[in-house]
Amino acid sequence: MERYSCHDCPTRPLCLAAGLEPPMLSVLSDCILAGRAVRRGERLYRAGDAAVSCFVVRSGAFKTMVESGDGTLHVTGFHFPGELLGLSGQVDGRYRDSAQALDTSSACRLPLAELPTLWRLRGGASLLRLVGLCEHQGAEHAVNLCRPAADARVAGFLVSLGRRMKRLGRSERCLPTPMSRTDLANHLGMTLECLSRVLARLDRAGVISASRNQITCNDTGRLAALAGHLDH
Amino acid sequence: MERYSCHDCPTRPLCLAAGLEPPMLSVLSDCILAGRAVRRGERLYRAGDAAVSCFVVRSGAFKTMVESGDGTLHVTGFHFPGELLGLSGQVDGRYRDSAQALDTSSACRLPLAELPTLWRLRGGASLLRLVGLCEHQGAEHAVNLCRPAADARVAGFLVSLGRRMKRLGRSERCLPTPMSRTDLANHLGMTLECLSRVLARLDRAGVISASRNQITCNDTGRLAALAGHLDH
DNA sequence: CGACGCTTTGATTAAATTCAATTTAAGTGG
DNA sequence: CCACTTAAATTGAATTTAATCAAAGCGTCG
Repeated sequence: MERYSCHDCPTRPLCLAAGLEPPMLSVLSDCILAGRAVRRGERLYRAGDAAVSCFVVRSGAFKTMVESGDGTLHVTGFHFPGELLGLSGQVDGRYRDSAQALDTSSACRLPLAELPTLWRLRGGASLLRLVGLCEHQGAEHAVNLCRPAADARVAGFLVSLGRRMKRLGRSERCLPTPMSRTDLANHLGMTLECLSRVLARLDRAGVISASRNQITCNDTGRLAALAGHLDH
Repeated sequence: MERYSCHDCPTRPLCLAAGLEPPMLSVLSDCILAGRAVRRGERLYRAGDAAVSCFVVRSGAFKTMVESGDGTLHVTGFHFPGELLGLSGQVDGRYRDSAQALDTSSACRLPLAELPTLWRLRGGASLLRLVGLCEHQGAEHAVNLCRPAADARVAGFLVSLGRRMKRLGRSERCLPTPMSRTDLANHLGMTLECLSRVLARLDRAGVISASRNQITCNDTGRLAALAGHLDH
């Protein structure tokens, strides 16, 4: 586990470092431990591990999943740079979910022991914003899952993903899908056959262009209309 | 807005006061503002309001909801004593959801300005636990919503609600349902007709006894089997 | 008592799941 | 580099389920 500086981090404006000046930035850097690169399929943490840290994605992408009592696996989320991971361990000190890399990825480790220091950086605002974002995404997803039509759920997910890409300074039309169709369908509460049909339908209608690792949005207007419900 | 003491609070062991001794308890009491009783239908806060506080439910019950772009209303959660409310305001300083009382209820106000003090009480552990619980419930609900069968979603909700009652020291079989069927169906991603049929089915099968404001669980085993997926 | 909102029940329609087969892509080793 | 093997994704047909449309009970409150 090597020390790592926040000064040259590409996701700096999205992370706890947002708005920090060099002296405070060094304080932050001293709290954070850079994780080594995590290869595709490797796990950042596992359900049941002692939750001693939270994580912020630095590059690549992760999926989080929970295993149910009956052995069923459920994909709870996909996580891109600047997003918080590992909050699930705060109830009883053990992670409830597992985080697996979808590509070669990396994440910064925020030891819980350093939280008070991180808190002081900007009066807790940065930390709260990150937690709030995490909670907001979960809530938005829950609303999306309540849509009865599969098309609406897929469209909602794509619109939401587009916003996250925009936040990263990338095009909101160019949506990376490093996850498998099976994972995505699972996350959206439908079978992979159903997801495949929806994507084919939207593709045929000219709304998107779907390929294995990327979905391009050709008509954001119609996609938003299909999603309908997402705020602003 | 009156001052209120934590010493004689019934939900004290579930709140930030958990494990605090009298001297520290007074520090906590000084941070917290007791909300006046909120009558059925009144709102604790509204979407768009400046988010200057979080809340912990003290008595009664609340529902939270978001209004979508197309005017659709979605019920994001139901909240019982000891549960955190109002975290949605942490991204941009304004609440994204509204909280409405389902019965005559009350909630303690945690001004954000006091969070650093609250944090110091027990090294942030109590606060993190409350946030973690909030996030955990959201995640559990999202998993539940992904079940294709309506019966499984209803059963999952009831099992989860039973656990929350148990946490309050009440029977896990006796489930209060102060919300309307419409609200519950909305929350569970189904039509009210569908919910009504599911409840009737479970009632006929002897698994539950459903009445307007309360659902009694007669067979926790079969209910858990229907829910299937919830961890432990 | 009667009006109103909420809930339940019934019949029909539409949609997603399931089961099954095919196509495409990816990874392996000669 | 190409053939081979295996996994992933798509497409098709039948079945099941929930949504929709419509009507009838309940319970509450003026």
